[in-house]
Amino acid sequence: MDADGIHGQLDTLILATLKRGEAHGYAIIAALRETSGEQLDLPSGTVYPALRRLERSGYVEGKWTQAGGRRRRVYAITAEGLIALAKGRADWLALREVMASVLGA
Amino acid sequence: MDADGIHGQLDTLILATLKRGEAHGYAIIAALRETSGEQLDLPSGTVYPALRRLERSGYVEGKWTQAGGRRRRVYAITAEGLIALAKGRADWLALREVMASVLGA
DNA sequence: CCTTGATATGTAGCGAGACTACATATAGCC
DNA sequence: GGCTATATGTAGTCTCGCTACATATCAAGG
Repeated sequence: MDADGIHGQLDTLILATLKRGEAHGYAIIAALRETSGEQLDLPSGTVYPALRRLERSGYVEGKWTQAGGRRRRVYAITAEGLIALAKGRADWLALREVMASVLGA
Repeated sequence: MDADGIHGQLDTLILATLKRGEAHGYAIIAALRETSGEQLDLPSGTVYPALRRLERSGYVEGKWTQAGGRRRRVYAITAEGLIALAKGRADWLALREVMASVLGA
């Protein structure tokens, strides 16, 4: 699955990934590829703007780090981000139920 | 849930409804409200443009009918629409699996 | 008769989300 | 030197679903 199938769940996926520990954008992409069983392969043009959006919203905090000459922007989930994640999860479960009842369980 | 939680599943929901039998827009809204257990209440400004889009794509066919002075545009799903519905359902199942593995089953 | 609410369809304008394609830069390996 | 992986980001675009509005018929109640 490429990213055009995630339909509004991108923020929830990123926040869920960051809940396991802080990470930089490239690592988040790799982590999602792994945890999804190689099914998700998000383009940078999708993830980096999403991280900036999440930071603007106060759900994540980013800081610049250095790793052998390579600059990295490492993001950590905030308290507000945890609340947003809980809401995202609840919304997802609600959608799942609606889809199940309409598509047939 | 209002419609801002359906995230790209609108077409699939409408096609699934029409698979049970042809219907006009207002009836589709009512049917989705019912089958979802009153959880979905889609505004007309969401459903009618979606139906026109689906018709343009060849997934549904509309015809004008008369019901006691009230004009109705009744839509039926096409063969292509059934294929699109199958694809939409498969995409949904794939997303569901990805979400399950990332959020934790 | 008139008003209100349900039935019924639609448009206009807007904002958000995710895309593709591109641009930039470093590190490691051959 | 050149290729690949690592790493971040921008520009421009397209689709989707929203709110708010416009229109029209019909049924029920006052």
